[in-house]
Amino acid sequence: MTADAPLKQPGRPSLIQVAALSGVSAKTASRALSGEGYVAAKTRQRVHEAADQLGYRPNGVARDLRRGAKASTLVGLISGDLANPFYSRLASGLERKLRVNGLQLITASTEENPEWERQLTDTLLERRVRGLVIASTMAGHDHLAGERIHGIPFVFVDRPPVGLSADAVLLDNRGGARQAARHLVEAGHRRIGVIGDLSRLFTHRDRIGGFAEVVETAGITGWADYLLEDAHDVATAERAVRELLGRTPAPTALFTLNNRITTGAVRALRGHPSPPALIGFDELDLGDFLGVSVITHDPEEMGRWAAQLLLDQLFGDADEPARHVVLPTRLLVRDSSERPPRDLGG
Amino acid sequence: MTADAPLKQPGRPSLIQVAALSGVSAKTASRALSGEGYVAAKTRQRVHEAADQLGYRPNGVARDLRRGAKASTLVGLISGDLANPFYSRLASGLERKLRVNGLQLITASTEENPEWERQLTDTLLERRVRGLVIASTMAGHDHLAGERIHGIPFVFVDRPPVGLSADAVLLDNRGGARQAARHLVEAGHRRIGVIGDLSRLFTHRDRIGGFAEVVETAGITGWADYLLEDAHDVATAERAVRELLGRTPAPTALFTLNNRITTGAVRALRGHPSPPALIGFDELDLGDFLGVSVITHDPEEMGRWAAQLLLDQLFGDADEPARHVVLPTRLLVRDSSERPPRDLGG
DNA sequence: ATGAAAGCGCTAACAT
DNA sequence: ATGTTAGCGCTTTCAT
Repeated sequence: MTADAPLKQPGRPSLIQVAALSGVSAKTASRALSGEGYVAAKTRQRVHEAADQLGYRPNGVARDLRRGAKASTLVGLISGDLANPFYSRLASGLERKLRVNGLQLITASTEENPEWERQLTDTLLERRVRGLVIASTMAGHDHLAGERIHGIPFVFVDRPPVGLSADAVLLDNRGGARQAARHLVEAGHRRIGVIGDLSRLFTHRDRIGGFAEVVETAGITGWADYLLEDAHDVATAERAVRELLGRTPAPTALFTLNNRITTGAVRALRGHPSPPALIGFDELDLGDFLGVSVITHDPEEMGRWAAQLLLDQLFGDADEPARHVVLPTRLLVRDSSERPPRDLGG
Repeated sequence: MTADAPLKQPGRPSLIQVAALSGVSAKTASRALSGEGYVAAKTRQRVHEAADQLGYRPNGVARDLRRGAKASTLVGLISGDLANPFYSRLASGLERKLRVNGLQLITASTEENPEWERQLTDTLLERRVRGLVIASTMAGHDHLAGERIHGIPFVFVDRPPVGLSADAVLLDNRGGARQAARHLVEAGHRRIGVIGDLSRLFTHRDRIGGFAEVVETAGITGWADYLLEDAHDVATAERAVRELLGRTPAPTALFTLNNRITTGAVRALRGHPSPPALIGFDELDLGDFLGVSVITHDPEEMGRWAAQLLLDQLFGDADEPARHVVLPTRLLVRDSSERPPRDLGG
């Protein structure tokens, strides 16, 4: 019971070593360090000194194993691209709400690669995070079916679960696209170029759907000729816009389906002698400065809702049915969409 | 040895249950599921079926505990603000390089709050991530002293370790600020407004230092009268710029010490009849479009270097001394800095 | 090709 | 106020 703990250098010291060095049992050392109470002040101090001296750091893995998954304070967020301000603002809203509830957010990026999403969810699930928020890029989610029943709570954001009933926070993509389309159609535009993201994504398809409703109701046929898809990054979007503008007849207006694509369009339109009208889905950094009309919404609010649904699953009734929250969009008219159609074609 | 495993619903099934259901021992089940080999094809299949049926998911916490910390594939990145494109690009470079080496990146944000940084590092360290990359907002790092010796490897980015020898990847802040200052001074500016971030941050102080060197050499006195600090967000920066422009005499040029502050300045200068020259540290989204001159550098490269240093610590000699890498900056002249000083004052 | 036993580091449960 | 025992779920060793 003296200070000579078995020195298996250079591994990290364990609680046992701390206990040995301070001449108490493991449990007492544990109590002293975790502040559980019922430890004499003197003992407590001796244990702390021993811990400091050895450079002891508790092993959270062992603790979690013993205490069960409920001990973890980590919540994971998995998304396609954390560099996108939409997701980073979502993450920010989520994090703040989690933090006041004693939870910590960790985020991971899949770069819209389903295989990486699968690996990341597996890793985080296996390491027993407390909960998971997913902006999924996968086509289906059968592999998560077991989780909700006897596992880790999760919430889908931005994109809904497929083949699975689960909580989700979504945007009114259809409604937003309708607002944009109506705005352009009412200004007299008949040839509207639409530039979209990866065509497999739910958000993309829904936005196209909303747009189609409006233009078809307005009697505009052949709109799909001016639809370009899979422009996932700024450069591709820029090229797509140039291509559209080079056509005869050229579109008199542009609807870009997310913030990156809008950025590409802004670039492509730079210095253009008679640019088409432009409206984009998602707010843009410096959007007011640039004078770009947008369909705006509140990514932080989406994050806060995701946190709320997760907290309800963690601390509320376990048997609640899955809930879906749909957040509204708002049309923000700035200069770029006020350019009238400038010819008689169409 | 029949299928009646102890049903302690509603917890998750363990390997034992899978083993029981398939009529083999735990070890055999483990072998079958982890692909370790030496399992009969038939057995393997039976085990997999049982696992699927129960919705089994291996417990990574238990696995890590048994295997030791080297089993983890998670590397953490802790930074002050992941929504800032500088950090998200850094994260992207880091992630790609880690991924090809079989490691996964998780990120966490401290919002420049030292207490939260402390909590997050503790949590990740205790849960035994494989390595840690930190853009630290703390004043000192004694608490990490033990880690490098018998613990988890870490690398500092953007801001150096204080009171501790550790690997780091830094920017040539001083040199970059000198480039900016020289550029403005050579154009004849004598009254240069400088708007800085949190004054306690290393990067901030270093940039001020580089600027001071140049202007003092040029015989400009009283430059500090035009220095405004602690403009940590866009709105504060915008206000700071307005304040500077309202002075008599007003500065003829502005040097903004990071991307957020530059954004604020761009806003403040909007519609100004005779705006001062402007140059900012860090590239800006749409910076070319906006015509803002900047001191640019490569955040992805910083991420890749951080990955390299971490990988060297993980797989190379453990006893290497700490290494510091300093990345260069480049002056990118666009319209905003070409505006000449417009009066005789100074 | 399979199994039994031990133990990773910690804490819950039950002493004392 | 402190100690003992057992066990979280897995994998390592060593048998067979």
